[in-house]
Amino acid sequence: MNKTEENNRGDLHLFDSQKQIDLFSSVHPRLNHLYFDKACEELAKSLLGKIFVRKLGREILKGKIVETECYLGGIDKASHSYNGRITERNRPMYMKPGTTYVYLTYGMYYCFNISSRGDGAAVLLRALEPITGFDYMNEQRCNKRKKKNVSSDDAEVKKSTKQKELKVQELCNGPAKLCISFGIDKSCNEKDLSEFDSMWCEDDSSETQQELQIVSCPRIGIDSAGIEWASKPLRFYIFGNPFVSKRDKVHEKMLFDM
DNA sequence: CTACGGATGCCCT
DNA sequence: GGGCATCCGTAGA
Repeated sequence: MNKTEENNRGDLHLFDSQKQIDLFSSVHPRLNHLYFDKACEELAKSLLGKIFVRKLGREILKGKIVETECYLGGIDKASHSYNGRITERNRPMYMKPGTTYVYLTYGMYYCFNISSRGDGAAVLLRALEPITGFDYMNEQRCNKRKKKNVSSDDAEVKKSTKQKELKVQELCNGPAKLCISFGIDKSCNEKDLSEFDSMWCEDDSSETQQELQIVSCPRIGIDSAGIEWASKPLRFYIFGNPFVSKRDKVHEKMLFDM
């Protein structure tokens, strides 16, 4: 773990110039819009192991997608698009495959989704394994937390600036945390991931040899949708990956009891 | 390790 | 006005 972290931190300077960024992108081409044009569940699983890339000015951020949830649309009581509901907010769920859907929840956190078939279904990104841009991500996360401490007491300020080092595992292990780390807000909403300049998905060529073991389990934070839909195994994550937001040991066992 | 309450503002009925 | 596809700090086992 530490080894890869060091390597990745070291990689940062390689991407300083635009030419090198383009060169890298041509080696790992972005996923085109046809890639996203598949059933929600299939898309949610196939996105695991893919590289999510964010370009912010000269800053390049990368993370491997390690946890997703799918929201099926019309029939899914936990989905914003349940019963075919169309509102100003959930409009991107009905747009072209690969369209981003960013919304605010609990008044202060963003969640990031990708539409699948344009029928109201979408995939929520729940956790990323940071690959490039640790320092930037850490800064974003710490700044957000600092704002929570309203007190302007000198001792408090010193205290909060001092403990300015989150574990890499804590940077993107949650749907809102990854949005903070990757600077995702409303300005990223309704974008086509096959064309958007500052955000896209890539294949991970370094991992082609490994077959991923995928855990399927119930989604998180949707109990109010009722037991039937809350219990359906529509959350997916890479087994054994330490950057997942929350393990489900019961369903991990089922992987091997087949 | 789990449990719980507060933060905080938009969305939808 | 009620309810969040969440996170964080604190308390207790």
